[in-house]
Amino acid sequence: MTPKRYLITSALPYANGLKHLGHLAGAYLPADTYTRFLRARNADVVFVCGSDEHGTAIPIQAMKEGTTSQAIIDKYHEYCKQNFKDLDISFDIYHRTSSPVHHETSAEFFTYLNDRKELSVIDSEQYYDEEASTFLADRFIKGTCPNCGYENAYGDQCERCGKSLSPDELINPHSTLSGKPPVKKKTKHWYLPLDKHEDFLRKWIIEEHGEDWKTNVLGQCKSWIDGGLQPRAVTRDLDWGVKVPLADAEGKVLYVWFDAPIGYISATKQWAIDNHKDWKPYWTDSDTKLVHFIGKDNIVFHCLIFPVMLKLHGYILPDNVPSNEFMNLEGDKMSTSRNWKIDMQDYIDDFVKKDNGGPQAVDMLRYYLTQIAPETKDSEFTWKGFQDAVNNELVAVFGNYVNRTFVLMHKLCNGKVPKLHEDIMDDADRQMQDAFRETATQVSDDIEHYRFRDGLFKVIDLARKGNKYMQDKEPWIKAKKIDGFGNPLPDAQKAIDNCIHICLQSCANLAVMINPYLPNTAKKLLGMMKVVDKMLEWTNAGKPKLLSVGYTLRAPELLFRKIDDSEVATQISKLQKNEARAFVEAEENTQSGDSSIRQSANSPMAEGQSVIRNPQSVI
RNA sequence: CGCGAAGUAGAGCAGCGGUAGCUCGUCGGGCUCAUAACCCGAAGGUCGGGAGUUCGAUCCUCCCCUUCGCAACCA
Repeated sequence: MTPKRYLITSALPYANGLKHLGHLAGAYLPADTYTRFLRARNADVVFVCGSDEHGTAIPIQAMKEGTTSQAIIDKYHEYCKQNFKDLDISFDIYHRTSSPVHHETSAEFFTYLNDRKELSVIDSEQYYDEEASTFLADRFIKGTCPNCGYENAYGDQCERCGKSLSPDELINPHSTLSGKPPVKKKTKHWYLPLDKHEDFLRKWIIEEHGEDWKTNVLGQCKSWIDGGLQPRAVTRDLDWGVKVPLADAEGKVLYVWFDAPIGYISATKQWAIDNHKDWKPYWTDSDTKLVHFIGKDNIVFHCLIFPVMLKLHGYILPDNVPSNEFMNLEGDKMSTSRNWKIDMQDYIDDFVKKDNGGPQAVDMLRYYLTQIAPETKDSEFTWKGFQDAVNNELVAVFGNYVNRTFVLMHKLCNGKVPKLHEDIMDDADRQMQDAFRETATQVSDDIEHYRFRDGLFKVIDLARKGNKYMQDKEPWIKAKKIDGFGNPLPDAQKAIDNCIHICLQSCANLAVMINPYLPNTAKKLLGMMKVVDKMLEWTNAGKPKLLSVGYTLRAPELLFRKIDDSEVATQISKLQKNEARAFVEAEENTQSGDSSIRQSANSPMAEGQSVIRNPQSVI
């Protein structure tokens, strides 16, 4: 049963800073490849994303940069949007959660659940900072650990002894905002009773998706469910976010984890408005295949919490949640605070916007990131690895194969697609043609099952086979068998024709199959072959006769450039400098006593599971 | 502590019951159309450790060790 339409989402990036290559490789690039593949098959597909702009981390970032929350989200929304565009992540819409459509959609969602008594209301006492006039999240309260006596324990956990705490247990608690002791104040919050939906989740995940979801995703879900699910607060006392749409909820907003995934829905709505379409089938029709691409930290939100919300509202559930593990960098974890990372912006500045960069540089990055994508376990980005992948695979195998094919075609076949003489075809010729078809089938299967790395490898492997085929055929040797006038003997020319014909057809196939991964390379190949975009449709993958005999092709253009040793050295020293600078800044901050900026991001795209594991701390 | 994922040639990964495989790197040779690219060949692994099940285990079971995640910032 083929889905009627697809809805593809990538985790909403949190608009409090620049996003790095780990983010790109985890949730955006695979989703883009998948979407491009679907589009090439003429599927009805919408690919949505947008900035996640609520939560306490936004005002905190604003304080840090000495500006307003609005200025922060405007700034980082634009950065993210442009970065994705520069790297050819082809969202149908890149929306934002501060938009009116999103506020309306989230409020409606809340109201819908609340009217149907799917939410519970619980009164609780929570710590309040009178000076800052705000309720304090656990992380904003520090005090002495009752267990080990450590003086700088956080409200949810002591970092020294590792014990989980609630703010009530802390001795001498104080607010990290004002430094004053907080006071207890009564407050009321709405909760999503996840515990009531345990059976549904168990059945849906374990029974219906026990086979097709990735093991790391299933393992996480199972661990959560078996551990017992707890009600989870969906509102917060904060003035930044979607206002709780009730009369008696002054000063309360929807908790960011609740509103952010709804961002997928509001983005779809906005896309529908812009394109004169109906958004509803994409979220309500069971013929729609919904796929969430995320990083592993987001599994709980997209596999447990959001599905419960969707079910309660009568929307469809995700068919799959292909979550990636994390990508390390040069032997260490990527870290924003230590500035050990490569931002998309960095790559764009240093490679894409350089003279020898452009679309080609985009594809070089897309290639390496797909090749090292942390699909089953954490992986590692190294500049040397990037250089090796580009120089030894893209340039040496793929680029060189295309180039030598085109050069020989111009030298030995007058710049035209030669005829295929079927009477002298041999096993090698037929095997090469079979390879197109087999590769196309395998790559389809890999992409459909989210095995992007494997699929890409198989495309490159087709070029590898092409190189070998050509090497075995040695058309340049055959061209030396000449008659008295300096022309190749007829039999030799026929053999040359067949070889070049098949190599050219394989190049056309390579263009079709590399297209979801490296769209710019595919486009360049189209230009060299003087064919229209329509050739890239996936139905052409594996076909032996994509180029017409006698058609004149352009001169070859190099598809990729090599990465020089000096570029690797430059990037590595840049990383080290950035880290050293961050270290110095951290020292200065510590000395001025300004450690309060080290706060947790409350985004569902960033938040961990402490809240749900310790619900008593907010009740 | 617990739960989840992972540990296979120098590096990165496949295989998951029947003589250890791929890519890159290294070494040797060949070719010369091609971005000093391409092709062939070789070296390199007691498949984290131990016990068990089995005619037979990298693959199944149990125990242990290590790494990562859940669990500051962080995807």
